[in-house]
Order: sequence, then C-alpha cells, then structure tokens
Amino acid sequence: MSGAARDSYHHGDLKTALIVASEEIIRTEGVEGFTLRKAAKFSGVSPGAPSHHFNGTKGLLTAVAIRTFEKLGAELNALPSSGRPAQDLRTQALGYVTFAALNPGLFRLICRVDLIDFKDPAFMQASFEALTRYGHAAAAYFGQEPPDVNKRVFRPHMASAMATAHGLAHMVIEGRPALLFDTPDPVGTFIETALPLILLATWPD
Amino acid sequence: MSGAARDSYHHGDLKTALIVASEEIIRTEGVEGFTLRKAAKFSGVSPGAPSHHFNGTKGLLTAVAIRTFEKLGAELNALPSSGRPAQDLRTQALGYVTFAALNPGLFRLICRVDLIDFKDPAFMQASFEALTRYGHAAAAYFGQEPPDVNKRVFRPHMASAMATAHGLAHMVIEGRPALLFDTPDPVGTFIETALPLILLATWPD
DNA sequence: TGTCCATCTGAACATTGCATAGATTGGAGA
DNA sequence: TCTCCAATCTATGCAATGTTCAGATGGACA
Repeated sequence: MSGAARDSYHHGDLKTALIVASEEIIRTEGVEGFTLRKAAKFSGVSPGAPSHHFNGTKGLLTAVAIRTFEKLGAELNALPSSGRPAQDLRTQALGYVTFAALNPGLFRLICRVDLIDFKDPAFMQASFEALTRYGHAAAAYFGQEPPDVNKRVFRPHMASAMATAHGLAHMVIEGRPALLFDTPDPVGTFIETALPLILLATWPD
Repeated sequence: MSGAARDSYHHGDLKTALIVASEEIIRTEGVEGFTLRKAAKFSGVSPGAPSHHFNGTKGLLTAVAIRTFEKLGAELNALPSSGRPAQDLRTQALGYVTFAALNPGLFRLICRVDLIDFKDPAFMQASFEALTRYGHAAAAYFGQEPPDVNKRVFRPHMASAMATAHGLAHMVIEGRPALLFDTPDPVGTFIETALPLILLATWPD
C-alpha cells in the first residue's frame, strides 16, 4: 500500500494520486475490484474527497481510461515501421492484441460503456489519437486518405480492419483461449496461431 | 410490471420466474440496471428468496447467460444454408453481429467474466453449442474437421473466423458506429459497410 | 391425518456511491 | 505582514445493494 500518508491537511496533487491509485487497483484487482472508497483510502484521503476533483466514480474512471488510451497509443507509436503496408498493419494489430493481453483490467475498462463517459470530449480525443497510427497503417494498405484528426472520423475500411484486432483482444480478455487451447500458455498459443491466420487471410503480403 | 402477485405462499416456479424477470430487466435497462432485489420484486418475492434457487447473483446471471446462448444458437441454426461455404460463413457472421445489435444488454452479459461463472459446465456447454453451426460453416470453408462436441474444442481457423464477427459485435454494442458514422442509423450503416468489407476481404467468394 | 422439509419472509449486517455541513489551510490582495 | 476567501478535505448520514439467518408456511408423502 502506498498509503501516501501526508503531513499537511491538503494533499497537494490528489487528482493525479487518485488516477494513479485507481489504475493500480484495476491493474491488480480488475475493474470489478475497484471502488471509489478504496481509491480514496489508497491515496490516504477520506471517502468524500474525490468528489471535489472528479464528477463521481464515472469521472474518475474516465480519467483512467484516457490515461490508458495514451499508453496504448504510445506503445503502438513505438512499434517499428517496415515500409511495407501489409507488414505494418499486421504489426499494429498484433500490438493492439498484445496490449489487451498484458493489461486485461485496463482494456476491459476502456470498453465499459456503463463505467465511462463516452461523450467526454477528452476521452473521445484520446481514444481517437491512440488509434491514429493504426488508422494510418490501414489507410496506407487500402490506399485511402489517412484518418482526419480534426473531424475524428475513420474510414469504413479502417473500422473493418480494427474490428479484427478488437475481436481477438476481447476473446483474449474473456478467457476464450483457455477454453480453446489446452497448452501451458493458451494466450500465447492463441495469438501465435489465430492472429497470423486471420491477418494473413485478410491481408496477404 | 408483471409483479406476478401470487395467491399462495409458495411461488410454484420461482426459479424460472427469476430467470425470465432478469432477462426482461437486462433487456430493458441493460446489465448495469440489473439488481437481484429488482428481479425478486419483479417476481413478487422477498429479497432473500432467490438464494434458495441460485448460488447468489452470479448463479442467476449464469442461468440467464445460458438461456441467451440457447437463443443465439437457435437463431444461427435457423439461418438458411446455400451450400456455398463462403456464403454460409458470411451468413453466420452477419447473424452473430445482428444478434448482438438487437440484444445489446444480453450480449454484454455473456461477455462479462465478472458477472458469470465461466467455469460452470452448463454454461460452457451452452456457449459451445450456440456456435456449433458457425464452427461447421468455418470448417466447411477451411476444409477442416468440424468442431468436436464432446471435447468442446474449436480449431484455430474457426477461432480466427469468429474473432471477426466478435470484434464487430463488440464495436456495435460499445457504440462505436455512432462515433464513426454520422447517419440516421449508424449501426445499420456500420454493418452494411464494414462487415461486407472485411468478410469479402477475408473470404472472397 | 400427521409429519417433514423445501420454500419463503422479514430483519439484520456490511459495503457501496453520493450529498452535505463543517473544519482546515494555502495563498492572493491589502 | 496580515486578512480573508475559496479551494480542499473530514465527518456524518442516507439510500441501495448482496447476503445471511431464524422463523413462518404449507405442499408432499406416509
């Protein structure tokens, strides 16, 4: 427990502390293990304190979701570019699924419409920017215009391309690989077999 | 409100009544609108009564999930078979996505690992049987053995084929179409454009 | 008819998110 | 440096939720 037992009455940067604490809780105990009071106690603060910085639980979790999208975007941006459209698109898809597999709690969070304010402009912006690189890879492959940052609009082809990785990611965090493969590492087996299969079928090199 | 104000002290078939009530609540108010007490009141029964028939909330929701998979399986089985593998596979995928679009609350339920007992043998059996037809269509297309009902094992190719529809379904119930398409019927637009695109790309006729 | 036990009630308890009233204090302006 | 205000935090309470449990009820079966 960080606890962060502070000396002064005021915390100093409670807003950030709550986001970090919430992320840690979700990472270790999953979204279902998260409670607002737990995040407050983790930050060494009373249960009512968070309401002064966020619009309820949904507001705090939306902030965590934004942070998660920023991390996802950073990881996708860090992936190498080969210059070959099909190869790059496959790399992005694999990165997307890998992120979900390694961060199941946070990935579940960003898909929970009931826990997050999907109408929040900052959230919409973050979710779009995280997939910009992915969108560009898809655009390059399909020979279409890249996604428009200002209008936040993806082309149908890009939406289609993303659905594949999105479906694989969900199947991973729903634990389907364990039901499908009786191996020591079901998730690894699933990614190594299913992903190349469908991506090769969709976008042959 | 059905209320189902009964005359006798004993309900008669509370187990079924609770499942039906829960399904109705989820259908109208979503998974997040469901509470065990609400289902009890809906069935005209005290808050403690359900515990005599189900292993807590998770037990009841697992029963609802089983019922949902049975309906999904029935709908997929009712879809026509053309004899052409690619066509049939596409029909199954479209049926899968359509079910999710028309039953968003119930589809969310069957993907909520935290609300359902995924280890329940009856649930595992139901989830497998619902996708048997889909698996057969994929097997026919890929020229592989059909799924084994006894061992409950899908082939990697089938898992891949299902991921596409699964991803589209999730994007639909997560409200992505509304963010992607500025039309009167975003979901319809999404299905009509994105699904054919990716399925045509994956399994050309 | 009489007994048994599955079924259901009603009341409790801990936990949750949230609202509100009051305490504390950092810091801007005099 | 001093004053005072607004932001911040505490403490308390409230309604709702899932769950448990002692006791009431009555159907099934001998």
